[in-house]
Amino acid sequence: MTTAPVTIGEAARVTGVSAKMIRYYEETGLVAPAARTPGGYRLYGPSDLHALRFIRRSRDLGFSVEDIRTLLALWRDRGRASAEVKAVALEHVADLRRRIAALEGMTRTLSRLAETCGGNAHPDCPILDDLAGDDQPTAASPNRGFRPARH
Amino acid sequence: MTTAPVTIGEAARVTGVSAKMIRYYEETGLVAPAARTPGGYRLYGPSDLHALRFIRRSRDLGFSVEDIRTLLALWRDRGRASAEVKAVALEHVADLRRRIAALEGMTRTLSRLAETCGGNAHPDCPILDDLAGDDQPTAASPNRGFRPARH
DNA sequence: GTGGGGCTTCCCACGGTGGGAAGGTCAAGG
DNA sequence: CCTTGACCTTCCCACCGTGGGAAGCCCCAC
Repeated sequence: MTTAPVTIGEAARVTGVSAKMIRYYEETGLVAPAARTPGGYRLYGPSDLHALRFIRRSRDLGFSVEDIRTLLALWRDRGRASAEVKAVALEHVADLRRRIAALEGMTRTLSRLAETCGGNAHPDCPILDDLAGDDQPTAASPNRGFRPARH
Repeated sequence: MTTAPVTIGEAARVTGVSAKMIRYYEETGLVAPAARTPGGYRLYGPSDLHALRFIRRSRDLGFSVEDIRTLLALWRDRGRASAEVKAVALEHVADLRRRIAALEGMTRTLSRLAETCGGNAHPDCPILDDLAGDDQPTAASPNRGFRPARH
């Protein structure tokens, strides 16, 4: 039984990539345009599903779509050197560590502020005063420009 | 010398919030509409600059604009209870910790993969195979839905 | 042949941020 | 007083990755 091609909804179900995003990836050239039924429905064979799973997994690991473009190229290139792949991965690891450090800086500053805040009914919480404070850079400042997503 | 009001460019310079963003914050009601010169230029007095610094500082600490809306309301409310402020801060700390955990999961998985990759000229790097692998969830999977920003 | 679920394309939104065009304002210098 | 050039105004567009929804077509079962 050579697994028959499936439509986009089924592909979404089995790969965990939403139909919307599958179309988006096609539109932006991350995946090749899917085959179509005479009626215009997109069809996905096993290797397409494989690629979609690859993408989802990479997104899970925090790779940007651009990163994935690189990884996919390496994946498809049979003669690829593992060194290149490793480099991409390690660079991403470094990037992740930078982000973690940034978040930890924020956490530290904020926890410290919260500790000094009574947490009672009086309006004397120093958090606000610190936030309003005149521009003395603190632990979090080196991370300017970083914005976390999906609060 | 009662510090005279400044125009938006100067305000941007001294607060570290870009002119674009200052206008955006005004538009979205995060800050009150600025006073204007007869010619229509926005003017910012000391307390406006204070508020802008408050916002920038909060952004640095990873607060969303919505969070800041809350914090600003608490700040302006003289009778605010410090407990509320503390609660907002602590919730944000918890959120930051969740994000850190997510990123650490990715880092762990990816480092492990990179370790097992020769990093030589041969096309046998297991990273790609793992990425392509058939959908076994790994350490990073619990964090689905999280996307880091500004890679 | 009809109903309803799936598919198609298209546009809009989000959060924050930047870029840039077309035009008005302001202050300094001649 | 007038020109120059820096600054300001509003307005629209873009990014990324994702979801929502409308209008309309397709496919299958009954």
